[in-house]
Formats: sequence, C-alpha cells, structure tokens
Amino acid sequence: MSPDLPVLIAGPTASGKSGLALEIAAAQGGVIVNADALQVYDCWRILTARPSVAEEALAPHALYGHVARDQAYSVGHWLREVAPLLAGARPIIVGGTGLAFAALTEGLVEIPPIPEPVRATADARRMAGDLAGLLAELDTATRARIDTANPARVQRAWEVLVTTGRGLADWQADTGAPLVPLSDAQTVLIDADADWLGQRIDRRFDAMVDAGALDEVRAELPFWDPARPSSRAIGAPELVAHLRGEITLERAVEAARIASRQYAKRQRTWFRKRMAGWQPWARP
RNA sequence: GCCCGGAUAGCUCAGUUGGUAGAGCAGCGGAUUGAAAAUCCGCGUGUCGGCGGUUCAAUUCCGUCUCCGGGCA
Repeated sequence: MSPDLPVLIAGPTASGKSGLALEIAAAQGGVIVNADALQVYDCWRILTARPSVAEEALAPHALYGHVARDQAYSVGHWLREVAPLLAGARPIIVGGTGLAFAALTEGLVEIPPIPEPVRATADARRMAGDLAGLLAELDTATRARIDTANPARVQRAWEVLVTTGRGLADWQADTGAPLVPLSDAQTVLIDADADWLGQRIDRRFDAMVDAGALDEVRAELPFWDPARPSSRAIGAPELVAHLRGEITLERAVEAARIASRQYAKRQRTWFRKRMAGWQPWARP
C-alpha cells in the first residue's frame, strides 16, 4: 500500500471498518477521518458504534462526535470539513455513507444553504400532502432529472429553486472536479457476506445494550426531537419508544436489528453499483 | 375424556356461495449530487396441517387423524 495517498475505507455497517482503519494507522500512521453521517453527533457513541475513548487514543481521529444533537449537518458540511484535512497528515477516511464518498471522489456542486423559513415552508407543504404542488413549481429540466415519486428529492429541488432562483439540474451541471479523484486514493471496499453480516448486526445490538445504549438514549429523552438528523441513528427511535413504555425492550431490539440489516442492504446496493472501481476486500 | 374455535407465504392474518389464493410485515432487486443510519421505486417467495370420501374439479363440502388455543369435567 502506497504510504502517501489518502486511504478510503468503505463498508457496510458492522463490517469492521473502524478496526481496519486503526490497523492501518498503527502500521503506517495517519489521521483517521470519519465518513459516517451519524458518528459526527456528540450525543451518540454506543449507538453509532463510534470508536471508544481508548480507541481514539491509539491514533489521531477527526470528525467524530463533534456536532451537537440539534445542529444541521449534511454531506456538504462534511466535505468542507474534510478539505483542510487533506493537506495535513495522510488521511484514512472511513465510513459507510456512500453519498459522502461520492461527493469526495466525484464532486459535489456548491449550492447555497437553504434558509430555515424555506425549509419550514417546504416541510409544511409536504406534510400537508402538497407534493404535487411543489413538483408543479419546479423547472422542467429538474423535473425530468429527479425521481419525482420521492418526496425528499422533490422537496430538495424545490428548496434549491426557491432559494437560488436556479434549477437543481442546472446547478448540478456545474459540478466541479472532485477533491480526491479515485485515481489519487488507496481504496478499500469491504465486501461482506450478507448472512455473516446479519449475524454480526444481531450480536452487535445486544452488545450495545450491554454497553449502556439504554442509558445513552435515556440521557437524550429530555431533548428528543424525531425530526432532527441526529435522531435518525438506528436504534434511537426504537429505544426511545421502549423507554417511554410504548414497546418492550425485546421488540425495540428486534426492530433496531431489522432496521440495521435493511440499512446494510441499501449500503451493499450502493457499493455494488456506485463503487465498482474500488478495491474489494472480502469478509469473512 | 367431552365441547367449541383455529391450522393458508418466513411471521400476523384475509379469502375462495367448489374452478389450485392475497394483504401488511420480513425478505430480495433497484435508484441515489447537502436530512443519506435519510428517502423512494419494483418483485409473492405457497403440497392452503395429514389421510380418505363426494365431485368433471376440493384449499373450500363431508369423515377421520394430528397439533395449537379456550371451556367443561
């Protein structure tokens, strides 16, 4: 493995990415950089399988647990935070968020942030069932480009158009060069067998509960808002429901395991189709 | 032991006045340019508990057996 190029490690949840990153850092040095959408939040450590304090002491880590629970955070924020790190010690970027790696290696258009009132208006209209209304207000090029059956896509396109006066398709046509082209990186794509991974996911959630996941979620109860990005951590809504007495712990655990397996499946689909150029590493 | 109810997809169930069956969940495949651990699209995967009987035809009707609930003893 070349000692100077950035290392990119992608893999499904529970496939052992963090451990691999630590091994590489121990052997060759470098800074481990998080590329996981939920591990950025300070309120979750156990539930998101974030590296422990002891593990963080073994090598420099960046972009872990540095975002407050109520803060907005997205792939754009992440990419802007990664950029300066590329100039320092060799980064070992590890995570399971396909979109983050796509933004890093294929580029992401710089679109101005959406003001809160625009988001609120879009939220209200979508929840009122007016998706067709939002869709009708889009420019034709964007309407032809996006998945019009997907509320999230329609809302995003509408927000961009209303905020900037320019269609999303038009913006995206201006996508610039990527920060790290695939040819300038050492890639590792963990290719995990679905059954093997499913068993690991099941066992891992039990381990999370044993390690205090319930306490971690209980501490969030006073601040809990299901609409926030930080609330999307798999297992959080389920354990909140249990702590509120709505479902048994057994049901909460089973629901969280299922959600994790479904997430892993979506990740495999993305990796298979979008990261075909990566260096595969089969597990087990 | 007797009576009643149930047995249909991996799970929970619906249904067929007799013409080999369909929902939800799970699962599988796919999409993905700033909420992505999100969001969305597509796909039914089945000895209709066993064995006999009636019938052109039984998952459906009849008999019987097995198992699971509930009740009476």
